[in-house]
Amino acid sequence: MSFDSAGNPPMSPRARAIVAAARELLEAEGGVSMRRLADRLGIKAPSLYKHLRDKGALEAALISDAFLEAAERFEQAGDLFELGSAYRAFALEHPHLYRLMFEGRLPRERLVPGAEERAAAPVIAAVGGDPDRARALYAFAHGMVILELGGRFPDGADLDAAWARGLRAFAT
Amino acid sequence: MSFDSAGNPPMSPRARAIVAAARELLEAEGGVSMRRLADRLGIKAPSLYKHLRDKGALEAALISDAFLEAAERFEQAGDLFELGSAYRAFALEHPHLYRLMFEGRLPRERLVPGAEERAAAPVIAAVGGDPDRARALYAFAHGMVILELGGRFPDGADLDAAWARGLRAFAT
DNA sequence: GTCTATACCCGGATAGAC
DNA sequence: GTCTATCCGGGTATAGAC
Repeated sequence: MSFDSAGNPPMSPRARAIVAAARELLEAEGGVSMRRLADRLGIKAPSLYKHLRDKGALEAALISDAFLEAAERFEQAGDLFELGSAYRAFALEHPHLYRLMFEGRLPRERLVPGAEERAAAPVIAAVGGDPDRARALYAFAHGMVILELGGRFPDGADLDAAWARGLRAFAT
Repeated sequence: MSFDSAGNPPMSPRARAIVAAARELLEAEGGVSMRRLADRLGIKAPSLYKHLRDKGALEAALISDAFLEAAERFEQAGDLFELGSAYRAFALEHPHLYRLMFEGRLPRERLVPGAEERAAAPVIAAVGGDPDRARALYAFAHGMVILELGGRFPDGADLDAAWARGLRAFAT
């Protein structure tokens, strides 16, 4: 078998290809089922289980990858305002992936160790390590993007201005 | 039939009783299906359709009620900090209802007219009507509760302190 | 206003042949 | 590593009898 007892990496090249296809499917259609994933790969659904223990392993891989990708982008940000832009851009570019990362329970036991923490680190650093401020900033940023993705703000709302107002509030 | 073409109020007393049972089911089990709702009422699922056009009508009623209930509580708040407490308390007391209100698409066409706006009004008032600040505050509050409900903060995190830090940031 | 019966959809996952 | 055949669960909703 190409997965360990927890369904964790290292994964076989074939398993990685399946995860890549799942990512495309998620971003294109907003969801992943084992059947549709198999269709996209030109195989039958039961064959997937030779490479992935179960659907949870697939989701854990997608989420781990997403945290690491987001972390790389967040690490480029030079200050709080650039971090806010990077956060929003990541979420708007990958709305379904973002929802997979943040809605529903996070399967921490199955994630690549350290992936979640690596994405969080730039947020903590941006407020000088103050945990209360970091949590408030995190909540603000997540709230802004998830409400924007959900269409909760009025049509003409100036979200750049709301972001600026919020980031300014956490700058010091 | 006891519902109009949009599945909107006024609803028959029986329909209201069904919505009340759905609310209990949602809060108790975290979800509502027509089958389980019927079980709880001691009837069969198809009978529900004599009272509600479809499941969407049921959800719209649950969400409308929730917005009006939240609005009543928010209107009691004397200042921004009391409003924050009221917001958090409502979400923590009704986690599944809160998720129904905010995750997934909001069926605005089917809600009781003005319900969403009435819940939003105290938030806007608390920041003196400044829309940018209101949106930032809304995002912060929603982010705090949805991350708390999702278990995203570390176990020992002092969320009271994070709330205080955020609300202070939006106080002026 | 309730019932039975049913249609239709979707999902995850396994056994065992090749 | 793929297949076929299948099992299991779940869901929304309708038709038509009573």
